[in-house]
Amino acid sequence: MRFKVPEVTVGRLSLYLRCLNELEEEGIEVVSSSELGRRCGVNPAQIRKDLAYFGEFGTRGVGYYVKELKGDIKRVMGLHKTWEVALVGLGNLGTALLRYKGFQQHGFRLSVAFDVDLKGKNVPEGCKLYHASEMEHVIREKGIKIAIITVHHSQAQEVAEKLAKAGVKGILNFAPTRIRLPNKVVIRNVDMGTELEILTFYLSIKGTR
Amino acid sequence: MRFKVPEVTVGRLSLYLRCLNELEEEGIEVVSSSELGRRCGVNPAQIRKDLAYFGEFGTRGVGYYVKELKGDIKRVMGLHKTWEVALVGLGNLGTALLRYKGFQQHGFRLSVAFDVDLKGKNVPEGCKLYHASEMEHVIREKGIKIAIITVHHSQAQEVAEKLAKAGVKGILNFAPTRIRLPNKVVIRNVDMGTELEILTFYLSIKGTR
DNA sequence: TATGTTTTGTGATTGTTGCCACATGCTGGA
DNA sequence: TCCAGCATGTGGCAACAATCACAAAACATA
Repeated sequence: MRFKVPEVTVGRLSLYLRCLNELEEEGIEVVSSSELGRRCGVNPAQIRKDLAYFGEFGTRGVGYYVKELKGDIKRVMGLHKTWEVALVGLGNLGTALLRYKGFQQHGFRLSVAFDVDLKGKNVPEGCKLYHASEMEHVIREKGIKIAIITVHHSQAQEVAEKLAKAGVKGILNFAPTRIRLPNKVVIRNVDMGTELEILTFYLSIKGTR
Repeated sequence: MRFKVPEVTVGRLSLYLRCLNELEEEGIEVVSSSELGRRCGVNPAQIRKDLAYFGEFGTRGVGYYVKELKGDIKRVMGLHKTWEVALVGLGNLGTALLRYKGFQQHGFRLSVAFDVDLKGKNVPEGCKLYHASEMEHVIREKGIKIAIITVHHSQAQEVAEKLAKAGVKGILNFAPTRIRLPNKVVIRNVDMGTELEILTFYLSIKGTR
């Protein structure tokens, strides 16, 4: 696990995990790489290669035991425990994410939220709301390692730097800004504008050829 | 423009565009690939290669004229016109996206929204709300080509199929489901659960090595 | 007009990712 | 205990993407 794993592989592991959950719900106990591949649209050899980065989880002539493989992938991805997550920026998107049920299901808990203006902001049960000025202090105190940034474009870089200083090691950034951090913080950018633009690109070339 | 362009290149074009906007705001009229590269964290040769897929936009010994390049990229990506977008599913996320200002700035207009339950749902100025049963009819009528799916996981595939049948050619899917469509519809998946899981993966291996 | 400087556009090279194909090993039945 | 059938794990190759390095072109200056 100490060597290099392609980022695409990590993304696919998450995909396999979701698929395995569905299989489990259907009561299926064993699955082959070809069946799993069919279900999630990935080449079977690809799946086996992806898994091979981390060990041998299958049984030749049989396939993979659903429950077992699920546990293995969870362990590999660090999902055996619950992660506390901080959210910064309670605009439309931030507020929606706080209420989004999907995170809990994945083993994440949005336990603290920050904004510069608390007026009229409220958060669901189990989440505590703080003023942005308390951010570094609270995050350091609670030892939170993951944060979601949903602030305005112009603030994103600054917020990210403060988060890093407070000990955050992974950032999910929804602001349309390529955040640059000097140290070893992992950053994932989710940019909905870009996603739509990629769509229009393909729609346009389709029209012109 | 008729030949194959890597998807990563298209994504970067969008990134360059944003950077060019910033340069323009700062009053900078000419930029070299190295300066642009420094700003958006991309290798200069990479930028030139990306642009070379579509033509020669620079001037040797000078660089790129910001305003001109911006226009060129917009044209290449089909962003010279405004795109009407349909949104399906008015849960937390869908409602937040409707109110999100970023889309307008990118030249998109969320002009229609659908849900199975209209009770208590309201949409901002300029957007019309319909019952899901009217979806195919309205989308076909208006000739809408792009849709955003923010429905529950279990409905996503079905909704996508209906959208495709109504003439939609590009789908931005926020449901945690790998949508499979037979025909030539472009699908982009935005999966926040997966994004967080990728973070925890890198955080975990960092701890164990 | 000639020359030096700068930066593009692109062929060549290196690195990464995806997929095929088959040997290896497990299971179940005779 | 042996053999047939099956699905994994993996070496090798092909496709794709990123980077290097340099010739070609534009500009500034004398």
